[in-house]
Amino acid sequence: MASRLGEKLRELRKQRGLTLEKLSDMAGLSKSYLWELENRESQRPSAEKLTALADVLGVATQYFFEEDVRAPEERHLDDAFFRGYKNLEPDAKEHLRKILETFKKGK
Amino acid sequence: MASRLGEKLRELRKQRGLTLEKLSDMAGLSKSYLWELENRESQRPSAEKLTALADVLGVATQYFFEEDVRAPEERHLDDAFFRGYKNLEPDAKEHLRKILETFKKGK
DNA sequence: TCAAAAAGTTCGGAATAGCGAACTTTGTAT
DNA sequence: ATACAAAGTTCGCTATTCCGAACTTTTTGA
Repeated sequence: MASRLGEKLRELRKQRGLTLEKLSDMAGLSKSYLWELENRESQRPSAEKLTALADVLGVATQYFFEEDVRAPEERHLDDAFFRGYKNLEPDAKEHLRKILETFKKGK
Repeated sequence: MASRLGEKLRELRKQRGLTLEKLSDMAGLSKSYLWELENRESQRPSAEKLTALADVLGVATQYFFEEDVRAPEERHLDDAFFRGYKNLEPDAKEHLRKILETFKKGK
């Protein structure tokens, strides 16, 4: 049985229509090792390799670690939102934070 | 000369008033290795160790890799905001996204 | 149908992550 | 000044990452 990380990697790779060799070339690691990451249990890849993969796959490094219940599409929307948010002026951020608080209360 | 990662680790540890031993205990790695991470060039720690450190230091894992212009406090605020946002109902998220767009236009 | 190409998988070994224990330096109190 | 504790540093070793090359399976297309 594949590990959680392995499943995520494979899912992303397939989504992008990449082979082991292509992705491993892009990310700068060997395809044999990429295969091990996808299929072998209990790998502890270096942060370096993982970020390289996250970069070329276009996801946040965090993604490989979180136990995230959000569906991929929702996650994508969320990440885009956060990227936009980060570039705002501090005042605008503050404004959004206030609004978030009112939404939280309403649960 | 210490690596960028080393400097960040040491800075965060000092800010929290922690010794090598305390932090290494909290994060579940040896103090000798933590010392190497802070002081030796070209370490390639596993993502596992790095996230453990990020967790107990209260920063996002990303922080150790990005060349991020945001100050740590601002980043912390932002991350907290994003964590809150992610737990909202889809409708509420949609609302916030709309607002974000208007802010972006106003730049 | 079957050969060649492409994709996936296995494996041995070099390089190094990461540890425990010993050692050195720095801080503190008398 | 000196001893004791606490913090930092070094070192040798084991376990694991990560690679290249060979091998097997799947896909393609004539």
